[in-house]
Amino acid sequence: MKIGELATRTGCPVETIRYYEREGLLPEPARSSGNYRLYAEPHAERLRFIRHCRTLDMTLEEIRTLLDYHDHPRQPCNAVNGLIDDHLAHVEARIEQLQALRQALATLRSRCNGETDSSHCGILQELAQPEARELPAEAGEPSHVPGPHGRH
Amino acid sequence: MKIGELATRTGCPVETIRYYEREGLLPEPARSSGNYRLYAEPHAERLRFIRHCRTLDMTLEEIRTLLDYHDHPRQPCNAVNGLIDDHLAHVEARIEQLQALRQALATLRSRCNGETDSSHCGILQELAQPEARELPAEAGEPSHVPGPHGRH
DNA sequence: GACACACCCTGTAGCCACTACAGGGTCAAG
DNA sequence: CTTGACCCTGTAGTGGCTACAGGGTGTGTC
Repeated sequence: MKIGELATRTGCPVETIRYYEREGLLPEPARSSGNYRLYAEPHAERLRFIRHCRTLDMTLEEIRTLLDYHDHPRQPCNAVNGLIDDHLAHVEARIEQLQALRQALATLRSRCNGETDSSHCGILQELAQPEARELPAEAGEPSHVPGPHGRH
Repeated sequence: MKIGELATRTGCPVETIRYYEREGLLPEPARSSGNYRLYAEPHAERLRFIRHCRTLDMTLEEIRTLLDYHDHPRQPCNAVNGLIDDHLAHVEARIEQLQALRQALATLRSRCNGETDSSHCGILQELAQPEARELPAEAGEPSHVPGPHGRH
């Protein structure tokens, strides 16, 4: 199958498939006489694996690690579990951060009813403050889970 | 004050201050005879405003809009409230997504106790599936709030 | 055979909000 | 006169794509 069919069958854009190949997540497929990529079922399975991991917001680096375990089955797979646990911890940390953020935004929002003119707007005034202790300053290791503006 | 002092007083890295200037969020400051940037208190206030907005995970574009209202007070400030409301909605949407994600990861995690060898690992097996309806496929407009790997 | 059109190819640049250099200049203290 | 802390500009890298530009391939229709 050509790349377009693989794309529709997996729901993954063509450009992204080529990107995964460049990144070494997908092996280079065979080529037709006209230099078209030719995929078989194992490629589709591997791509589904990758996309599934991506819907779980894993990084390509994490996925690379999982694919490595998948490709070289050996020893007990404790490391797989560890990777999932770590990722879960990141997601949970990010949820807590965003909940604090939501609270801070709700408080901020309550500062103004929208009727005053913007030189007296309580929101703008509060934003000009040196940043209260609304948010706990994100201590410790970084969460590696994006904030509110991802996935366009 | 020079850029280093502004940086320590606001907790914003020097490089980032220069970046905000390039982006037009901070005005170009005066220069010393040796071509050093020289800041005064209004610059510090404006930078605090920006950083405060960033801790609330607003985009620079959103901040630009707020600064514009701040710089040109006029009409009722409904648009400020609207911007905050929209941003709040994005954060809430992202929280819900991440909670679904957490559930999916927890389910995935339960597939394996780490004792089997990785060719029989239930996690790897599940990831190779065509992606179940664990996650509701992210319908509607994109949330613009990053996933679990931001803020390094 | 000529053309249209859908699909494919490579390579490069852009997105966001920084971060990290490289390669140099300035300035005060010792 | 040298050290060292600070400053300058400019460029490239991060992640995970996305979007071209500029071309080639393959199929169907006239």
